[in-house]
Amino acid sequence: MLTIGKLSKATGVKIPTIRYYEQIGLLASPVRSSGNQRHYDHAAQERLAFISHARDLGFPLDAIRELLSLSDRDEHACATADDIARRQLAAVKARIARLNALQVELQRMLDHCHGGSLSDCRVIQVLGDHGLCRHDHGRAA
Amino acid sequence: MLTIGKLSKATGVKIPTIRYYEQIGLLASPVRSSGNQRHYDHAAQERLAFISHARDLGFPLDAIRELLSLSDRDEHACATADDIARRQLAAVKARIARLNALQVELQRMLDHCHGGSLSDCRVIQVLGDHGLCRHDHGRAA
DNA sequence: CTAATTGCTCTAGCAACTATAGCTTCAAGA
DNA sequence: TCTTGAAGCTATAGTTGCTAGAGCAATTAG
Repeated sequence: MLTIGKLSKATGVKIPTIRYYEQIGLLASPVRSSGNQRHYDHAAQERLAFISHARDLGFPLDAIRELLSLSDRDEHACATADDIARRQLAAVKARIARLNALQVELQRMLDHCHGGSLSDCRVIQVLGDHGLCRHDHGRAA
Repeated sequence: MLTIGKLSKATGVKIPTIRYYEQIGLLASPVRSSGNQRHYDHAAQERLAFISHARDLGFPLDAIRELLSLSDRDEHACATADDIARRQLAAVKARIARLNALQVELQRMLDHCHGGSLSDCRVIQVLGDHGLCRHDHGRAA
């Protein structure tokens, strides 16, 4: 049995975050000691590790909630999990594409900045006039 | 002079967002009509376009506030703007690197998922055990 | 036994908006 | 001129995923 502090150290999830997960129903309320302190078993630690790992991979809490609920009904669970992961991968890919476009734009902007006063500043100019951009970074994605 | 709706259409910034920018002091309070409606001039439109464009490039509102305030004192403004943009570029690069690692991990997870029941599901397995990952996607960056 | 540490609950705050409710004003047609 | 529908107004609350702080109670090490 672990206290919340031990659990936090074991999983790398901060204490308020663990309590937050309990609050939103992602983690079951654990048993309490006589002095009202939370005590966690091994299953809770595994579940929290799962959550933490999925969060690291960028899964939103709702997706994680769904993944966890799959444990109940085993039928076609893998296909569903696969689908959730696939969507997450698509979202990551889209973000990468968008960030790559932004990176190019920012670099281009910086390459033409050579100090001087504000009126000559390429950074300010580019930000003020979308027409100076090579890409359609906004609006899409 | 533009109403808020026209300004919204002209810049692509949603009406509540425009009011929000005014509320947080990023956009000056415009003149009001006799019936208390906002009316914007061309300068306001340019300022909003600047904000919108910088947001598209991922600049946080605080950085934009700083960029806008540079207009006041012209001295060394470009160097400051350059610095802000440079930081933004570094942040974008870091996010790309992290997302690339996540993408690889998610793809690897999906490549080994072949349907079946939950107990065989690679997606669930990988999420449950960080040791199955090739990269240290979490904790860093 | 006492002091330091850890734990508890509750509230508020962060970014950057978005949505809702309930109202007023404006513009155009009959 | 009246009316109707669109557009505008304020104010509050919700979103996501936490984090920080206040003010206590419980536990543990020396």
